[in-house]
Amino acid sequence: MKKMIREKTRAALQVIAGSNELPSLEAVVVEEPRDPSHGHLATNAALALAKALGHKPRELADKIIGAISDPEGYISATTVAGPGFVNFKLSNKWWAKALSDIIAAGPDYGRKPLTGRKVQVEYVSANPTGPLHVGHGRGAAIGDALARILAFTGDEVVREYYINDAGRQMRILGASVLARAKELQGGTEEFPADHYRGEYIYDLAKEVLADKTLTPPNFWALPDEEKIPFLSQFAGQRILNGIKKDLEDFRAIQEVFFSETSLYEKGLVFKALSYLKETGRSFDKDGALWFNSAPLGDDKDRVLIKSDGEKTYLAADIAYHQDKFARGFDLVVDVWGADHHGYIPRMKAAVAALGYKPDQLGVVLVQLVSLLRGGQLVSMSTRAGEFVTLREVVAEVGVDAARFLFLTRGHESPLDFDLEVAKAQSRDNPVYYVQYVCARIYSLIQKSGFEPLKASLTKDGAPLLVEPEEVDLIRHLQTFPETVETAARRLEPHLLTAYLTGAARLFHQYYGRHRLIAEENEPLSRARIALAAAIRQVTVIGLNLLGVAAPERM
RNA sequence: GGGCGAUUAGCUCAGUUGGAUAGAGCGUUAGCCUCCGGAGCUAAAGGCCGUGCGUUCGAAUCGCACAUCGCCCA
Repeated sequence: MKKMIREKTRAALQVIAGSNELPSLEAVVVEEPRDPSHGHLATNAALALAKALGHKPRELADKIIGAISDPEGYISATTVAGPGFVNFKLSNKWWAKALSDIIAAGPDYGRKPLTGRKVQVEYVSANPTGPLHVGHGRGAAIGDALARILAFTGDEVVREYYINDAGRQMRILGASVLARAKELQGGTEEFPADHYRGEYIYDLAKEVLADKTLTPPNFWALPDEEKIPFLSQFAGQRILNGIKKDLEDFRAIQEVFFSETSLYEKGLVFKALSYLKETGRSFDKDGALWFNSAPLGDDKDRVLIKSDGEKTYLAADIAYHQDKFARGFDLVVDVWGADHHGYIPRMKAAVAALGYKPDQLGVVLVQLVSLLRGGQLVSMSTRAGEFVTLREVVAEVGVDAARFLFLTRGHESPLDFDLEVAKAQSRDNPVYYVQYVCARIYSLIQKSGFEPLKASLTKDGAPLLVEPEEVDLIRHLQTFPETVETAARRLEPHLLTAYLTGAARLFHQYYGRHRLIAEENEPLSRARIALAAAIRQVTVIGLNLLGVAAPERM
């Protein structure tokens, strides 16, 4: 739509300029005016180019209108308005053609050809020290939807989960299980304050106590320091299996689970540190090894190996990212919790130090989720071990509602997630509002008995869909590819939930004002059912990109 | 103390290359079931886009200060 007008405007400007070279069209935009009375599209060409072409804006606008060529009859009116905007009204013939194109594209409407770009989306990546909670669910919904959107716009996408299984948290996990095991055996030691207190630790302790195959047979007689590494591994493995199941049930499939420990086992941390040393990006100071990140945009330099010889998380993360890029990804997207925002400059610096462009690392920061029930905050304290798990939330509201609601806000905005709203089967709940479009249209098509794909949208060359609501709907459907593309470029899947909610509103309004199946006028009914089918088609594509079901009946 | 982000209707928030009279949902108020699915629709009320200055034909959008809130770092 915009493309058509852009080309016609450009051609008109060329006519005006004659044999002279056209000035830069960079500042010229074609857009949809907010006020519908201004027409369907408007361009600021006359405002932007008045100076360069030596005309007053309004005079230039008149000249542009005079020079527009439209043999196809796609434009029904052109006007000059305000300081020199040129407004275009498109003809019903254009809208009929646009709708046919959308229907013809079918389930691939909005899909882009393969770009050849390889993209990795890493998301959730929670420490395997406890079950996933609601916040992880938001990260999962965003990461998974992003992966789907990027694949749809032509990238080759791999989804990955990074398992932080090497650090202090894992030792604490093992120690927590040990402490609970002792307790279950009648011990009276106080449970350490900084250990994991969740109920699941008891379950793990019981499981390991009941395990008769532990080696050596006198396992429980070993000193604590020898028991803890085993218990860490034992608990971590089981918790990770639970996480995998949670993600799978949430339809957030990860293709690769990458272990931090494996970085050390494969010598990748050593390799990365050697690389930094050879390229002069690291130095020794105060008995520690430092990454010289400040010249690369970080606030200050960062420690890689502490004076006690222990390597930092950053050292492992640099090795991990070096490995990611070595695997051939052109773009690496990390979905992180918002508390990691201070981490971005040093990772960008690391990417630069490794010889890649900082832009090749895209970081999506996901803000906090506040869980509410009927407007009241549900307390979530990890320290007390009482948090609401993703599994519990999904069991209560369902995968569709949870995923959709996690994607209703920009990822950088904190999100209030109200369990009562998520369960509501009414307009309050945007997921039902959108899904209802699919069910309602499916039912309409069944009832009509038409084959919408075969409907003709014109009769004797005259378009049948001429109501303002119909034009608004087609116009909205036309912007779908652009919306998907923007969501992909900006890594913002929430643009799609907003789009779908808008489409649903337009459809429900249309349905309320016009009968789609008008018995006395079959060609019109066929055209309207075809429009409805196109709306359903686009809604289904959109919901698929969000990983939300598009039901035929509800 | 330094850094990052936020501030738009009573509430929750959209609003990106700067564009004409700033949008939506919820809530409030008043309506719509002889009618294709009422999980819906129609309409009303509701705003100094945190404050001030600047940039220009033109600012919620860009810049600089300030205020308040949140997060990160020391």
